[in-house]
Amino acid sequence: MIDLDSDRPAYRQLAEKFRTDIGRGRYRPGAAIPSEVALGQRYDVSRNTVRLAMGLLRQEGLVVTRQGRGTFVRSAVPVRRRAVSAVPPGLRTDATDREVRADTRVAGLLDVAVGTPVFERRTSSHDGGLPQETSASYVPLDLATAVFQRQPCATGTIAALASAGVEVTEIHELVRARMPHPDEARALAVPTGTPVFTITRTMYAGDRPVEAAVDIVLPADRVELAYRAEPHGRPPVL
Amino acid sequence: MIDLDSDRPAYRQLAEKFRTDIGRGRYRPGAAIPSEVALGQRYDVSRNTVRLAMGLLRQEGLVVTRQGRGTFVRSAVPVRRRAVSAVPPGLRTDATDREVRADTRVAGLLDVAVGTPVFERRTSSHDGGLPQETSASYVPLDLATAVFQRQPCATGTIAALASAGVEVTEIHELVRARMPHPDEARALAVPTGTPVFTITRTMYAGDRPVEAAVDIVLPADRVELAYRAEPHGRPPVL
DNA sequence: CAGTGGTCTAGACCACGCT
DNA sequence: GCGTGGTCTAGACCACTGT
Repeated sequence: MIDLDSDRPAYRQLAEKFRTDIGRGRYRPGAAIPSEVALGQRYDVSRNTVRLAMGLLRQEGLVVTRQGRGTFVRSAVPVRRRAVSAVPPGLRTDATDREVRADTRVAGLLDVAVGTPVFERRTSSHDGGLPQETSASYVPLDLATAVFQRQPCATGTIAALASAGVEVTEIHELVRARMPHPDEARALAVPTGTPVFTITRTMYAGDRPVEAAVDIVLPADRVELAYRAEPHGRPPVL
Repeated sequence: MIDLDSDRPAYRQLAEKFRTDIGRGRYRPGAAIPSEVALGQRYDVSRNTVRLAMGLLRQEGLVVTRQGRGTFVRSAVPVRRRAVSAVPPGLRTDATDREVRADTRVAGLLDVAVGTPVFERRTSSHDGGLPQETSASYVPLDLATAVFQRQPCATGTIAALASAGVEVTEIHELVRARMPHPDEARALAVPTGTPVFTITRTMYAGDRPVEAAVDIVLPADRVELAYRAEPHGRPPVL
């Protein structure tokens, strides 16, 4: 089954075999894949070669490995859709607030000088077991007391600002995706081979930026981002 | 420098060292990292252990390896921002059109029966050298001739529909991120450790879906997605 | 040609999870 | 205890890139 003299390396052939087997439902989500030793014997390759193959599949997010247990086809995880300015239902959020000085990025977004005191709120949200989102948001000092009495979600911020007489008129979101840093992978409990979204959100009241949320980080295997636009609306700033 | 008796594996210690070195600018983007053999001698570990470390950094998107040349800190790539309903400037696009029968996903999006004939346009866009986007979009047959005379980008579709008397009133985009399949990685020229965005875009004329674009795939190291919303606008369908 | 990363072997011991 | 994946070694040959 595996041709060591082929142009294609043995470990890629093996990975390809399992890729198609998984794709065709030969191995169901959650199912165990034979052990590395067993596969090495079955296909007459060394265990390290099997490990290279499994490493590929892990990178692609197809399988997860658990020490002492085995290798398993990745199970589907419930996906939560997230929309700008919509309340994420059923999330519990922890927040820590403090006063900091704006770094270049925050200063740029809030349109203040670098070093200006601003309020920072760091949050992490989880849905029962699984973490869903971490973020750091910043608001100018004069709006801080109003905003931070409320729960830290987008609509919470909007409502809080409204009750302080500030009407949010526009929200910009800038979406990126990348592989998580090791500590993010731990904090968000994302398996190997899972990217994260990072979002930078800026809320405006007229021309004034009133909240900048940077480093909103979401696990891409559990979140979809839903956006809606009108074709003749003002496009976001490019 | 590397403690083989530590709780943390040698290859992770080595990866951590280069992670911080790169982060601190000790190695500039594009700079070469010492060869695997050299690192093995320098830190008194086997070459395989060095390779494990480099494999981690590659997964995280920090370095790229080039056979016969060496290992290099990943260079920054120019980032293009993409906005819904905005023209991507400077892109060249190849398209192939054909008539197909709607599969379940397309049928669901276009609100027609499975098997209904629809027009398909597959496109791939590139910016000079680098590929930027692949997609497959579908329109009902009666709108096909109008749409497909135009260039295959979002505004092109909108303009084409407008000239056929169909006014697009709403656009939904659903954004996901994941690791690319091997063939996508090749087609989009994404290095190991780079995720891709996938977008499902649906255009509506009133309540009628008039275009469904599935499998819009973009390399996440070269694209940012910019969205704009109004806090009291109708939220996207969740 | 020499030097690089890519592939592969055949072992070894460890940490973990289950029974 | 036993089987699993996790780590690590010390070699080998290959494919590719440069001079």
